[in-house]
Amino acid sequence: MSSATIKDVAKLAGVSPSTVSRVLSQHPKISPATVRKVKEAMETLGYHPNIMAKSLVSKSTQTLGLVLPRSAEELFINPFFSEVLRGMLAYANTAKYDLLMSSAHSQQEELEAVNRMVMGRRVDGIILMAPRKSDPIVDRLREHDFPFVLLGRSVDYDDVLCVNNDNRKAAYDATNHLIEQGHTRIGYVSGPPDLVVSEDRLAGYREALAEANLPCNREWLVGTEILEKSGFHAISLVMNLPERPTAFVIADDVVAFGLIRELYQAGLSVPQDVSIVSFNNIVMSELSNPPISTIDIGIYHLGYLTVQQLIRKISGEAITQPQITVPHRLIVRGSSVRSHK
Amino acid sequence: MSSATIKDVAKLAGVSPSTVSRVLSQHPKISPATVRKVKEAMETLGYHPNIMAKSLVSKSTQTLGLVLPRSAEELFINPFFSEVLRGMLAYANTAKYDLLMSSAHSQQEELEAVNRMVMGRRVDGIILMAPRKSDPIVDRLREHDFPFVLLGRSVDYDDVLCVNNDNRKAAYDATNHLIEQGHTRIGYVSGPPDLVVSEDRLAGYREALAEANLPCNREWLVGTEILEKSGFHAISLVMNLPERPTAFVIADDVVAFGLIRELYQAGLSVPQDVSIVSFNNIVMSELSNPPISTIDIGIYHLGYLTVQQLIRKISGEAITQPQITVPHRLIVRGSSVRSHK
DNA sequence: CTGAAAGCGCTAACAG
DNA sequence: CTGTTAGCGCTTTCAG
Repeated sequence: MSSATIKDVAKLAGVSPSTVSRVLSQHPKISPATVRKVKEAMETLGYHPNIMAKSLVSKSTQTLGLVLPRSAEELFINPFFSEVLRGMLAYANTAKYDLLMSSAHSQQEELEAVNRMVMGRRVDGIILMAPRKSDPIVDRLREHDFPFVLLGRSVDYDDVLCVNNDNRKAAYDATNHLIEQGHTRIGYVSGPPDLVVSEDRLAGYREALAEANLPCNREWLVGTEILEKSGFHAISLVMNLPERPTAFVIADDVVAFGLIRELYQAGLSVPQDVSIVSFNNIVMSELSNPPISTIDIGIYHLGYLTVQQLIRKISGEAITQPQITVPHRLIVRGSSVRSHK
Repeated sequence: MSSATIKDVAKLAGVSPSTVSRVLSQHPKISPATVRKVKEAMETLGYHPNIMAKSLVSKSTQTLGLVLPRSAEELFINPFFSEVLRGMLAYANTAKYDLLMSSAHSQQEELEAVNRMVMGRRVDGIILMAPRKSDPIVDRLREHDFPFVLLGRSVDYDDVLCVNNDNRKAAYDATNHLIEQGHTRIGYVSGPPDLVVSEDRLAGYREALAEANLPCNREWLVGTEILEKSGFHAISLVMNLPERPTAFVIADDVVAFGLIRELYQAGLSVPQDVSIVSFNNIVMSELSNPPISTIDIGIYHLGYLTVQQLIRKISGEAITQPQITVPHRLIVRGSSVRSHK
């Protein structure tokens, strides 16, 4: 049962263990004859290198750590996560890296998880998702000079690797689209408050309004509690204002789904009564009724590039551009254009 | 930089390495005094055990492998995956296990991934998702007597661990709900054809119809191509039949979203013209317009129990019940009940 | 209760 | 081109 070791292979092939090790690591100066002999022996023994032993000496694990934020609950609900993970795995796979995931329910656990992974030399690098305004883990990793990359941007340092969208510009574009459609009263439904991305998007929204000399009524700003399953519906408050918005920029497709439903229940339909543009372009936003206009932020690409950057860093490649911005584009669908029937 | 080893701690604490190791593994017979000394030393040195070294000798990695099926692309689009992963991580976390993910694009890569993980002694057990009719990996793992668990059921063996729903019964219940609402012409939209779950659900649908002496028209069976973004819309074919269905059982919530949209574009509305019941109860099914009636299969729970079973197996606990069935329940929402306005 | 010694499976100089 | 010799950092008998 217990698999064959490098010694067994060496014995069978009639060579020394180091020779076997050499063919394993494709060492250049090995005679083709021995290579064949050794490979045969490996074959017949069904040999597979013990990765633990290997990485104990080589100090490399070919593994990347993904620590899920303490808001994992929220995050997971969102198809954004699976899509970004898909991108990460895709690149990791091509580079022969695996992903080690660990979730944490508290700040405490989060730190412990990072410690286990980093100090335990279990991973070669760490991916941090959705950074908060000032993340102690970032500080920590930075001090230790351990390779890591941020999916999002760092507000504190500009030398840390990160992959991000221009969220300010994206929100600006989304808002402008609504303005171009003739809307003058445009509301905003925000995402989780302490996330950097939420702030950036809100800023872009404000900027677009200011530039167009449009009012930015505080009463038109809605928190994410709109998705809450409780009886309280924040949106009806907004829609019952004397001067109610005719359009909304929404920080997340999933929230847009909820909003459309809420509006519908309040007797308002999209886009006839209210236009909507949101963010992410998750697959289902196209399947919504009406289909949701949204900013495609290239989720898959975000994940892909995040891992690419990290692996570059690990391999010691020179990184010309620590901060990568994935381009976004507006996808106009039914939720923001009145049909001309 | 390079972290402290057990030796450094030993030196600082004035004991031998083995003693340090013993306090690490909570060995019973250690004097409280030395325990304190050692712990202090660990503290001041910022010591963290090297997991690779540890597992090299202990032959345990505290890691579970998750090999993503080659249809990962499809799978990932579906929020089902993130929810099940959430459940897996939740239990893994409590048991101090991490999850190692690896994706594969081909059958070949899939096997390689399993090999790397299993033979490389990188994981203590493997989770297999969405098994196909006869999966060579299952055979392999079974022969090697390596701990693994199936999320789904095995058609070939009944001694392998698996966690599943009673999908036949679930589809039966869904169909019956429609029958109770007075429908007599009920169609079915299926999932990926070669998956065991797809088959089970189709069987349950057929059974319910048969029992109620209702026709099971072949023309009312739609493949998943309905979600295809191409111009071709399978559903219009069905809805243009002289005897068209007044209700559909749909194998997956995401597909239901697409269907509702298609129907809407064809001028038909849900539930007025067509009633719908689907499967999974992903979070967004409640946010749909109309909200989707669906069978809650306890996705989170599935993931949670899958990992629990696997860890039990790994720990050598006696497993009284190799096959676990997670209960399902019908959630009736707007898509299957005409409102009485 | 604690230390010394051996070794998990692999790699990496250093000699041939 | 290949074998020998030392470890990587930790656990685990076996003696005290």
